[in-house]
Amino acid sequence: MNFSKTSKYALRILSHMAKDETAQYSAQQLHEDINIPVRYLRRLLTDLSKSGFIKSTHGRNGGFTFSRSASQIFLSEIVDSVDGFESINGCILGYDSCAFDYKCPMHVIWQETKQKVINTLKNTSLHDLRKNDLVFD
Amino acid sequence: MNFSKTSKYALRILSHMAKDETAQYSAQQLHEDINIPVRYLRRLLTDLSKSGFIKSTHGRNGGFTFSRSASQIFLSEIVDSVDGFESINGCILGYDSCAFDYKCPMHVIWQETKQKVINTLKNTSLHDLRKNDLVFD
DNA sequence: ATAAAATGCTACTTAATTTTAGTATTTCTT
DNA sequence: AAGAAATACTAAAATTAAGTAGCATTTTAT
Repeated sequence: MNFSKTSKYALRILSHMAKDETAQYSAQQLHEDINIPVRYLRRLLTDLSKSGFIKSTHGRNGGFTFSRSASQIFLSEIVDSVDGFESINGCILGYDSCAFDYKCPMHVIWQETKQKVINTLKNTSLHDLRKNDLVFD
Repeated sequence: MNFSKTSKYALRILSHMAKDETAQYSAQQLHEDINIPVRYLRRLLTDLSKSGFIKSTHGRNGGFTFSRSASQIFLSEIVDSVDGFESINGCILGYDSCAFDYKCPMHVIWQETKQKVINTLKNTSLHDLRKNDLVFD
């Protein structure tokens, strides 16, 4: 169970962008909106472009827009693309063999909880988040 | 949502010790049993002693034993003592203000899932794990 | 007594993650 | 054509996390 800071950033970026799904955002603008160091943010935006969530347009009035509908981007995909799905799905005690051997003492107990996490991430799209974004500024 | 490697180690150590709850384990022995670098393991064991989960006896036949019953040590306490409870309970997007302002877009959606994780950790003792430790060696 | 086998303390080193910097390229505006 | 405002690429610096080393101390066995 492990979300890196970078994953959190990615989720923050994209969930923010989802508020106005068709708008174009520049790195500078996003930096002012959410609180992520601007140079690192830029790198992440490039990564998210490469991963196919957003696309960039270059040049003066450039920026980033979604490359597919926010209702079709699920949180699990985002975490997967940054940290890898193993970060969520892997053994909670860090044993490599656990997944196929069911060896670890926490395997049975953790299974259901883990599944709940995975399901939430798999079933929640960026569009779904927007509905719940009541008072964020 | 963030379990550090060190937290995983701590869980591994203690869940392994819980298999024979009254036994005494040396760092060397534990190192051979579970796969954690021996010097780091020793440091963690000292930390876990200070946190009150186990107690150490010095000298030649020394080692570590539980300082309270494994049925009274809950996984949440272990994670809390190593990474801090915030690592589990904190905002999934990393916003500081989320907890009291309910500001973050994922707050509502994540709430229930997070609670499931917390409940599992809070309700599972090291003794409970033992029951589920079917084939681990 | 002395050596062996254990923990405890403190500092150091390495590795991974996060952040910053510099420079190139693209595109629009004027 | 030139400058402004954007992204892209690569390298480096800073920070944090993980792992290692040395030496001191404690206890037991011989």
